[in-house]
Amino acid sequence: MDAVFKALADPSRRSLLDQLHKSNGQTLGGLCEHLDMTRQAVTKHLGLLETANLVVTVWRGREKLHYLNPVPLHEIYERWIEKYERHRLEALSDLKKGLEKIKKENDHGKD
Amino acid sequence: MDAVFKALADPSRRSLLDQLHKSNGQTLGGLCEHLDMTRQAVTKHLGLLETANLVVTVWRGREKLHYLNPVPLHEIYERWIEKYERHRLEALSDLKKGLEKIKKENDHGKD
DNA sequence: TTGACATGCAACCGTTAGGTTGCATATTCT
DNA sequence: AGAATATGCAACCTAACGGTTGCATGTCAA
Repeated sequence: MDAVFKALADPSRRSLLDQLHKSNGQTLGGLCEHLDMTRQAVTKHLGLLETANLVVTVWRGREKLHYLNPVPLHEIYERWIEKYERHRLEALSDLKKGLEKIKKENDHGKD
Repeated sequence: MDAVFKALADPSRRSLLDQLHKSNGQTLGGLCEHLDMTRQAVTKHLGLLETANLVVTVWRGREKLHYLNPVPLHEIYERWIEKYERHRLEALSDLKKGLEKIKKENDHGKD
């Protein structure tokens, strides 16, 4: 789970996921073309994405094909976002009530 | 958006969000008790969460109250997870088809 | 078989991130 | 007013990160 968040933390890596989202199964060379850095840098990023299991690779001859694996993103949603989502309005209401309480206290202390 | 992903990338910060999820509106001191690091380190983490707008703070006298703001998480869901979710089965199917194709090519080349 | 192509591996480097320590400031309590 | 409490600010340190360069390896094609 931590690896997934870490992997998503970098814009270049998110861009790579976006590229695969547009066209799945691209080679390393293909993915490099859209990023302004060396092939080796891209390799490292893809390595992290693979460690986080967000990308799965398959060799075809001398080419390495990269496929998007949407499962970890789904897990992040299930185990993280959804949990907060459930209390979304509640949290905002807490904040509002907190603010009002402070304001009232301040008004009392005035003059 | 980048700030939100960066903020979520650290386990200590996710733990802070969890604490606020359990009990909203905690002071800095309160939040510190559950983490094994100095107050100043926690302050920095909370600073990042605040920059990412995941946490909103209010002063009450000498105390600083921290409230969870669920909106950025919701935005991540809308602009990111949902987008990939829509193509979830499709992506897995791409991967499967890719694998089968490679397998067939290998079988042809055998012997 | 030789050359071009696609990728891997490893060492190196500057910047950022996470953490510490020390001291300053503002508020509350007696 | 003075002490205790809650927090802020700044300098500093180490490790990790994002990137580079150089060279090695394996595959395809003439």
